[in-house]
Amino acid sequence: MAPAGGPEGAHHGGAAGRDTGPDLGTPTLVALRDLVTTGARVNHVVARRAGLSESELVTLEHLSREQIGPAEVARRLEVSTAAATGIVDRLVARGHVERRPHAADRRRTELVITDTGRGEVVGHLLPMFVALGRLDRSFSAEERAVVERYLRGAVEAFERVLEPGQDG
Amino acid sequence: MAPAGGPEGAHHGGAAGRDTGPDLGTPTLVALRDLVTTGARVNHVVARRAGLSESELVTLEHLSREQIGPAEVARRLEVSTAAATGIVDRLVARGHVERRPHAADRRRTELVITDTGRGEVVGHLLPMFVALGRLDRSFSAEERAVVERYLRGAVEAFERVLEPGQDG
DNA sequence: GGCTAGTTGCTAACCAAGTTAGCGATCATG
DNA sequence: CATGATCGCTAACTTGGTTAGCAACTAGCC
Repeated sequence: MAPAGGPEGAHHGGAAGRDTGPDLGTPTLVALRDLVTTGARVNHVVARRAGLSESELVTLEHLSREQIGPAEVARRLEVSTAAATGIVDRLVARGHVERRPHAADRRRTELVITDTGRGEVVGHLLPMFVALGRLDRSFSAEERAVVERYLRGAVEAFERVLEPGQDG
Repeated sequence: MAPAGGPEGAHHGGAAGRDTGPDLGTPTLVALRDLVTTGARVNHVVARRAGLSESELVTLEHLSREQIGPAEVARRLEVSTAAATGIVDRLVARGHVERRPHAADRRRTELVITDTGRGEVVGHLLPMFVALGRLDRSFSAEERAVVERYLRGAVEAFERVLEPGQDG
């Protein structure tokens, strides 16, 4: 695209400004950052559009793929179990989720996403899903292998920060 | 630590379960989703570790790259200007940002990130930056071109959802 | 069997961070 | 120099998180 002069409004070239160490100004890394930023914004916007909090939306996304209970919700969203209770309460109140007693373990509550809950997630995101599917298919198997390797590496890089004992 | 069973993640094959339309189970798309999810978690965790809200952290990230004021912060974070005022208040209180009158436009306030503010961002994320830089360099120019094309396409797909008038 | 430790999901009390509404100061335009 | 838009703020309120603590339950150990 444009090797010299980015699309940004303000001045700040790739290698200009402060030196934070490694070069984060390569086109791929910039695209990576844009992706994560845009992904976060999608969550934010879709949640508001659906009349849900971000936590509720993300919970619905998890429930649309897996069977998890409130405690696992708390772990995935990295919130307290008390907060998870509130999230589930609100989802139940809106009819997006149902609570059911767990058959084998009577401490647990099973959470079942309803059709309206699933519709809320899929409905708003469908145009994105379609575009992503089309994008993915437009790449060859070899190209996808390269992309996957990059993405997996990036996830691993992200996880560097998540590991405990990182603070010191 | 957990004698009563680990994570409850249930089975779910790539193409199993409901049919939401396009096939989102390809390795690349799964990796893409993991990336966005992990990216969001990084924000969440780093913010908490730094004693900041997510909004404050994201604001610092923006300020570490560009000169923007409270109104622009509100736009980028998609929050009200009143919320942006609060965000800046808190950042100023912690010494991460300074308010300065704008020279040319006396309605505006310039926000200047301090060294401690910059350190808060960079410090926690440095291991990630290093890993990302190393990852990026481990790919050839041709490979990076492929990856960039994929990432840009994905951002575009995300934006399908952000465009206004998407609701009805 | 019975004890003990760990997990699950909830309530209660509190607090952080967002919202809408509205205002004064300032800038840009015709 | 009036009109309208923008910027940044305050005030009052609501939402959604936190910590603390509890009863029910399961699993491991003697």
